[in-house]
Amino acid sequence: MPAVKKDPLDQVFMALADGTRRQIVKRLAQGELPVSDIAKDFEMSLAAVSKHIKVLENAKMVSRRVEGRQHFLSLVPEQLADALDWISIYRNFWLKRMDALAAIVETNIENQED
Amino acid sequence: MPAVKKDPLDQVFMALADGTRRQIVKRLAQGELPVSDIAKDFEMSLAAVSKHIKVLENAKMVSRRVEGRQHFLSLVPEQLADALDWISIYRNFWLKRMDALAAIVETNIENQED
DNA sequence: CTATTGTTTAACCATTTAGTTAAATATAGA
DNA sequence: TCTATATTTAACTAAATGGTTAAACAATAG
Repeated sequence: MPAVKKDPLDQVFMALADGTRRQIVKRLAQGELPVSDIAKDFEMSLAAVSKHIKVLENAKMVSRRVEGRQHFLSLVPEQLADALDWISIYRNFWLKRMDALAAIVETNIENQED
Repeated sequence: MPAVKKDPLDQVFMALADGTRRQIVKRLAQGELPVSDIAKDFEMSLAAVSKHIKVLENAKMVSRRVEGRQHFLSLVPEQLADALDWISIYRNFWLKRMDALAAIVETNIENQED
């Protein structure tokens, strides 16, 4: 167990910082799936996939429903929404920047001779 | 240097998976700042802050303008926008889920006796 | 030239991450 | 019960992360 509690956003962004885990999220967005179905998509061992799933669970992005020997995973939207919210705060910032850039580009095009 | 090139999204999400770096992003959203100004907000050494900045630069989220001995940092919007885009793909997914949840809650409230 | 300021780089260390293989656990089927 | 299936856990390893202090570098000031 971790000595100190991590910020939930730390965990969500960390979970997303890995292509394998992003692919898992992608697949789970289509609907619930058992571990083995997810593992089929990857070349690594089942144990490795199992660990990736655990990371997503710890970040509260995925939940598990055990039915017999199969563990069905599903996406939990809340934490992802929080991550989106965090980034969204900077939307205005970059929209302004991009508009400014677009304006510069357009001005230059207008002033071109051919 | 890294042996293999990392997926840019890996780097952006990894950069965001640290509270210190998120605070740096927050401050830079207000405008350009020299390294020392940023470092003032944190209890860690300047060298540590310098490393965090390097992580943000490697992720192409921050750019540097050297003027004399001061290095001014600014936010670069594109990569953050890409991260937002990635998460946004799942917006419909969770909106649907949340609506469903809201509907259930409302139904239960309607059926309550007091 | 020398000292001071702003910043990075180097060397080091503890912890975490991402993978491995092998063993353990739990359920289902013959 | 014995065996196969679904999955986790343990033990290990290599590499990355996040911090430290000390040294190096660059630019300005006296």
